[in-house]
Amino acid sequence: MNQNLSEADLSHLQEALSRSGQKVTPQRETVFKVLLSKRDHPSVDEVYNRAREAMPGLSLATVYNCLETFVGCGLVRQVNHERESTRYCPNLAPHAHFRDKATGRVHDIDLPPEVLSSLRSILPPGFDSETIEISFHGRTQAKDGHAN
Amino acid sequence: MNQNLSEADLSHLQEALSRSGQKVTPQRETVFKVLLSKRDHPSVDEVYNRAREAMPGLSLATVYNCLETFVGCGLVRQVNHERESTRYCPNLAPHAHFRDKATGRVHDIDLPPEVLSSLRSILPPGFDSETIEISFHGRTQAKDGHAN
DNA sequence: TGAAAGAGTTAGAATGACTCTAAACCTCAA
DNA sequence: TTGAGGTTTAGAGTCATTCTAACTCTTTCA
Repeated sequence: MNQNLSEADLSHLQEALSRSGQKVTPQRETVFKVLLSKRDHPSVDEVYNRAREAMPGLSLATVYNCLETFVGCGLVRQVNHERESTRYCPNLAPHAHFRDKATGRVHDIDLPPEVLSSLRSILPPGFDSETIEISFHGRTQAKDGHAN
Repeated sequence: MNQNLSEADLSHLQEALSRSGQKVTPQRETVFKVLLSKRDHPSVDEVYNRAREAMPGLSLATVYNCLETFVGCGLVRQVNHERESTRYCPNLAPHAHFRDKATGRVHDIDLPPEVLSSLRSILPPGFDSETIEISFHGRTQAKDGHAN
């Protein structure tokens, strides 16, 4: 979390923002960096706390604003589980989420195209889906500590 | 919404409650009846308003309690979409939900066993899923008015 | 009978995750 | 150098849900 955004990530941010007529600001850079540097589906509060290490004056409202902006221009996805607080995920590849009952951690589960299309095929005619959210809830016997 | 629960529905309620050591009460009967009589995924507030027609003194807290009880003993499912208020669904067959962007209505989408199992198959070893939630979000060109 | 226990219900207060508001801040362009 | 518009900020407001503590009802068993 100490080094800056890479050239590539910065221009990714830059490009997505300007596509919707918005600017790169220090706050947005900081929040984006937080999301990329630990991909563990943080809540707004977690993003806020991590981001303030690098930018102490940052306000919670701004974190909400930044994240909403990123969702709006397709840079990150929201992840909701029941009525818990919203989490954020910079993984844009099609994937499902698995929420561990015991730890509360959210893991990305890769979603192969054929499963995605078999899922789409269950929709009756007249139903046009723009987004699909798939979430599993259960337990893991994970041996490693990384949370994805 | 004027007639009582059928024998079959009442004994279904009865049995599910007693399985977890709980009792049938007039409030629980009323709330359960509301859920069965219009299967349109009502929110707590909607259940509350409908139920008070039959039982004016019923409190909102009790509606929350009843619904929580029903979820706990497997009589109904919760349906969440983003951070909107929780909705309730007495359809226990495996199904996905489709939320209409324009109307906010939630439709049940039947989930064939082979799709369900292909979905389960994407979980890596060590991930034991107890529940799966699938929700589509998009638009419908529905010709009929019923909300399911 | 009737006292105590325990489940269920109730109104209203409390919580917490956002969401809004209005003022301040910046940057760029005329 | 004025001001227009996007951005940030602190704090107030909202709203679904949860909690609390009193009350009611039924059951138990003394």
